Amino acid sequence: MRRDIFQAVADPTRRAIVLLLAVQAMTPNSIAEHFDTTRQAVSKHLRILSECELVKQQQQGREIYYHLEAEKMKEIEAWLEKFRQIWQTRFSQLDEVLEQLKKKR
Amino acid sequence: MRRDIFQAVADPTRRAIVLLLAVQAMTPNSIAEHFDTTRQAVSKHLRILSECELVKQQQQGREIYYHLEAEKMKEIEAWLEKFRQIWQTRFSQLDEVLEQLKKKR
DNA sequence: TATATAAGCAACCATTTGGTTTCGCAAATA
DNA sequence: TATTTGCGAAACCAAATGGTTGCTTATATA
Repeated sequence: MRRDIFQAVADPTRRAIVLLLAVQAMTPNSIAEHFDTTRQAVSKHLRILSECELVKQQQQGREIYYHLEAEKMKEIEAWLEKFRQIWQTRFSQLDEVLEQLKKKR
Repeated sequence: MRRDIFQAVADPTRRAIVLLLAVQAMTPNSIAEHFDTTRQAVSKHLRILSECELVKQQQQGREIYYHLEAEKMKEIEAWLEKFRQIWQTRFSQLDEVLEQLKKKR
């Protein structure tokens, strides 16, 4: 079972949940109220978000507050950064080549 | 059929393909050589990447070069930025509240 | 104490996914 | 011209996904 943050954020409902939880910790029921879906469906999304540790639970009486582990988002940034480096290096290499061609003329 | 960039980069093989194509445009066969998979499987991934316009084709004889549309990556950055703003605002609001409490004492 | 509420869990279902094999077409090459 | 090569498309398959309904447990409240 693939379960990484990219998989977690692939679903639009889960992305919306992440943004919701970025504002404040919430219970499954209160999250579900923001969407056109059932609590159980939200619960499943929360489980996936929990499994890749993007979200943590905090029991409070019979309610469970889910709050965001914002640090985890850095994994996405890290990949983007990796991409950006490759993309930039690619151009700088081209620059070097062009620079070489210039000198030879 | 959901087909957005988040869906596109949800698969680890597709993320690897994106990084490969960030270095240089490649044909399906040469891409497949970098992975433990068939050309057809790569072809399917390329189709998905094409559908969300993260990749463009360029026919050259009987070969088709796939190159990255790096601009598309900004959609991921945009969402991350949105998240970051919410996350930061959340803290600045807390700061304001604390600031208020301080003054009242 | 009886009832209402919050939530996880399991079973089920339709659809999507990632992969394979097979095929046909077009371009290159012998 | 005959053959090889590069490719997409279609048919098929097992597994995963997103959703539903029904159940149980635990906490709060009348």
